[in-house]
Parts: sequence; C-alpha cells; structure tokens
Amino acid sequence: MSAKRKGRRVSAGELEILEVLWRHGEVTLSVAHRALGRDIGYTTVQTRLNRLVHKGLARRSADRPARYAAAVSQREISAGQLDLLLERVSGGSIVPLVAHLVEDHSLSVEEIEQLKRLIDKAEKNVEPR
Amino acid sequence: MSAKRKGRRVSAGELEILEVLWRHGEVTLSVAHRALGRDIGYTTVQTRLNRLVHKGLARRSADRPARYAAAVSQREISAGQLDLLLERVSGGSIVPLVAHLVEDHSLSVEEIEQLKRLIDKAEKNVEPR
DNA sequence: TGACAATTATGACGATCGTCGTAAAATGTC
DNA sequence: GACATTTTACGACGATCGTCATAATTGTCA
Repeated sequence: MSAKRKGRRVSAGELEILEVLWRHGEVTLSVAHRALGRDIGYTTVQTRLNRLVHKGLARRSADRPARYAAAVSQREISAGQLDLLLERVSGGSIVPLVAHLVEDHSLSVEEIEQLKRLIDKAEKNVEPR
Repeated sequence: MSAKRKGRRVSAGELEILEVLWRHGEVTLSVAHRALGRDIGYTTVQTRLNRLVHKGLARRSADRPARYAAAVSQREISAGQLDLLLERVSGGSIVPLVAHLVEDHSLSVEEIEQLKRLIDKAEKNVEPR
C-alpha cells in the first residue's frame, strides 16, 4: 500500500490548479493562467502555484519560463479526497455515495457497461468473512 | 426540486460535526463533545457548533441544555461535496470515482447486491442522447 | 441561600486560503 | 545599448478555520 497516508490537505483552489496540471501535463504560469483564465488574477495563479510547489504537490522546472507539473497523481489525490468524504459524510459506507453518483447523473450505455464490469470484478473479491 | 444551495462551503471540521448530528439526530454540546470525544476541546466543539448554526447548516433549540440538529440533509451535503469532487478531480466523469470506491474497499455481499440494483435501475434511465 | 456544577458567551490567536499589487529581474526587440 | 515585455519575487490583507481559555450565566441541592 501507499505510505503516503499522511494528511495532505488540498484546498479547493489548489485542486483547481492541479486539475490544469493533470490535463496539460506541463504548463508555464501564463498558460496556467489562461487555462483557468478569465476572472482570476495572474499573480493569484502564481501564488497558488507557488504554494503547491511549496507543499510538494507540484514541481517547477529550473529553466527560464518555468514549467510546472503535478507531483502527485490525479488518482492518488482523488482517492484521498474520496476516502475523506466517505468517512465524513456516510460513515465509511460506499453505497450511498455510489447511489448519488449513478442516480443523479445521466449515464451513457458505455458507462453502464463499465460500471457493471467493476461490480462483477468486485464480486469476485468479496471478502470471505 | 431543491433549489441548489449555492456556494455553501463546508469545512472539514464542520463536516465532522455534521456527521455527529446526522447520526444522533439531536445532541447537546456535551453529547456532541463526547461523540467525537477524546482529543478535542470542549469549547472547540462549541465553536464549531456555533459556526454551523451561524451558517444555517444546523439549528439550536431554545430550551436550556440546548439541543443541536442538522439543518441540511446528509444527502444534500454529500451530493454537493461529491459533485465538487467530480468536477475537480475527474473532470465530471463518474466511472473513475466509482472504480476507486469499489476497487479499493472491501465490500460485503449485501453491498454488492445493492450496487447491482443501483446499476440496473440506472440502466433503465440511460440518457436517450 | 449559598456553594458547586453545568451551560453558554465572548474573545483571542496562529495557520491557511484566496486575492492581488508592486516592483525587481530577466529576456526579447530594434 | 535602450526600451518594451515577460517572468518572478515579495509581501500584504481580509476571511475562514481550528483551537481553546476565561468569564458570565443558569441550574441544582444540601
């Protein structure tokens, strides 16, 4: 398992930046700014990026127009966030969460298929109590 | 349907309290304190509760040993939080989230059953693109 | 009714967050 | 080289969060 269980706090704004990094791979400040562009100050993005780097959640290249990249995987973060939510809102029970996910969003046929596969796979691993 | 409670930020600590309220229905400060007990100051719980009330996320009875209760449903909050996460970490795609949920946690046979039912129900509502 | 206990009010403090301005420094352009 | 533009550094400010201490108020009962 991962030893990174340490309480990495990720704020909303940070997640917003991370999303850009995950999607673009590597970006300069100006690109990042444009990416989540419009109504957000340039230096605001700068600060957010800096703080991310400071926390070890992103890294910055040394060359001039510095390029930033995520230092944590999307999967890693989302798993952590999700588990937090799991504990916090449904006392660790996953069914209610999945319920909301599938009931309150429209799904495509492919998605249904994928979900079925996920469940089938999970079924094979039912813990033998 | 529900007017989506726009932009209510719910912090980690607040969620922790809300969880207690949801689980116990109505609690006095001292009960709440004991519920998430041990290493948390009494007045800390008090403050958290106060702030929750101030934000309209909980309400307090007028009678003496004041009883606190959640003013928002667990479902409402978790849905909001989950949707935020959805946008923020997987660009709106639910499959990855469900994947983490079912792959990285052990499920009971009953849970598998429930999940299957959920999927089946969702299948009947596949969006008619 | 006075002492002790439970409850509630008030205010404080440091950390983080979200926001940005200012301005220095590096780089690009004639 | 001089000027324009881009990139960085630095620091600031108000809001929220997490934490709690202390004081005031109210309830209990001997």
